[in-house]
Amino acid sequence: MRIATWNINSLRARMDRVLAFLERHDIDVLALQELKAKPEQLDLTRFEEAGYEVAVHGLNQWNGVGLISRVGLSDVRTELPAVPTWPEDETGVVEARALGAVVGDGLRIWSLYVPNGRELGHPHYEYKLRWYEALRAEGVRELAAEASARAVLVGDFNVAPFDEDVWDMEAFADKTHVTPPERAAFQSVVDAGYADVVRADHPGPGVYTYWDYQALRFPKKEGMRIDFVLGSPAVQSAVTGSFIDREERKGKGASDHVPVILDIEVGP
DNA sequence: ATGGTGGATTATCCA
Repeated sequence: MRIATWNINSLRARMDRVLAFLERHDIDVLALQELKAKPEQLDLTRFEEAGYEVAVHGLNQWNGVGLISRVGLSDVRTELPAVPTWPEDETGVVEARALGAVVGDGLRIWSLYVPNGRELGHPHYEYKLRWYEALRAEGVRELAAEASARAVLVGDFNVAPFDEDVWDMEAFADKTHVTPPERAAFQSVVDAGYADVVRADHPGPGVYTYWDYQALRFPKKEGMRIDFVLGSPAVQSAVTGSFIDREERKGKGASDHVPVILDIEVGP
């Protein structure tokens, strides 16, 4: 089974790219982030015509996550995280940043769009850390559900876990994505039992999944590795390959993120 | 130190 994750930065703006990507790489399951659309704004029939089932969880012009699968899509869940956007938010809105489902032969996949954090000291920075705690707790629950649970947490984690995951640490002084609390939050998910199952085959430095639109970051090879596939122990032992598709950052109409692809041996 | 780009919504907000 071939799964992929991609922060698409507007699904409406990149429908053609997504459909071409599914076909070119023979993708079974695709997790999307930053749909930037309400579900009712999306024309999902094009996926169905290509043989895929679709689930989306969208809310506003910034968030939204989706799962596209041609190997089944059941037990869809949207309740993570059960944390308000930020403490002073009176609306009580919970942003649409996580969508879980069971695909293939009992694999639980979560498409995740971790809050950006905005700036140090901003309420969204604390929100990001609280969100990570909710994610860690959910990850633990997944593993406890069954001793041999196969689960993947995929998406835009908005943290560069190691110094080599950004082009220049000096450029990130007093910036989000690299601070010790954010890295500890990411590591807490890893410590819960979820390993980065792509890094071993694609070690850094210089291996990135995101390049800012501004300042010619892509041609200057100044990127960040912030999109990951984290697999439970049962998944870790079933991985047969992985790939980061840098080609998708090229050309007109590219997202600022590229897809990360993982092959898993289907269980007995 | 600022602005640079891109997307959604419509003169800003967010990444």
